[in-house]
Amino acid sequence: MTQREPTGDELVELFAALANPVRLRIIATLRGGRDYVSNLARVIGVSRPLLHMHLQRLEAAGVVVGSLELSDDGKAMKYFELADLDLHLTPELIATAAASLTGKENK
Amino acid sequence: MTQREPTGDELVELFAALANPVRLRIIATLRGGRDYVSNLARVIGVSRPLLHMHLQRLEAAGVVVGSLELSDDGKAMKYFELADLDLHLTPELIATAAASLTGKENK
DNA sequence: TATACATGTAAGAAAGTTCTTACACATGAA
DNA sequence: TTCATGTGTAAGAACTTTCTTACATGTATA
Repeated sequence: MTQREPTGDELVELFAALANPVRLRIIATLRGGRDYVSNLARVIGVSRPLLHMHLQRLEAAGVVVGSLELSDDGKAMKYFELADLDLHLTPELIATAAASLTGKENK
Repeated sequence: MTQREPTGDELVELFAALANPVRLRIIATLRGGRDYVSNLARVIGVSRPLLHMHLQRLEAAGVVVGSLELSDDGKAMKYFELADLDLHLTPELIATAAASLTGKENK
């Protein structure tokens, strides 16, 4: 999402992923380092299932990356960290991306 | 939306405004110059009431600016043009904005 | 007057988003 | 075994977004 120019569909998904206060807080929190789902939920102050859903949305958009790991005491822990995100947002970028919008078969 | 750093609430509104294929097409089209509602609807291929709604959303987010004018033959024409939009989108920007999220009284 | 063009808005259907509650499973320690 | 911790997911309510259709207003021209 940061390297090559995003397609129109990717850009819509990225903006949709970022258009939510809880998800912006997740990103802000993850700037302090990777964290796992239950702890993130506590820190941010939302329920774990809700946070799980928000993380899925962010991961689908390529904003965060998750990896399931086993802790020393054998628990399955899903850690999330920020992916690269560095986009120069201008009308030019949008116009380029818009040219590749499919707008049909998308869901 | 391009000059000062956006607040968290403004950023959510901006992303929400951009998270739609029709609205990306509107922005792409307006790069070619200002245009009025009925003509934009024809060019983009959506109904005029629908386009009207999308333009309202873009204007509320500060992405476009509209001005009602009288044409030579006396018709009321509402012209829209792009506002400045130049944002370096990074986790840092998001983290800064997230700190100002209200998350309460906002609808 | 009727047509063509412009504006705005309101009602309602359909679909998507957000959130809670509840369930299921697994491991380690008391 | 029971409790505390972690994982995931499914059902349903409440709300928002998207879109169509229909109505109402106006001016200029045929």
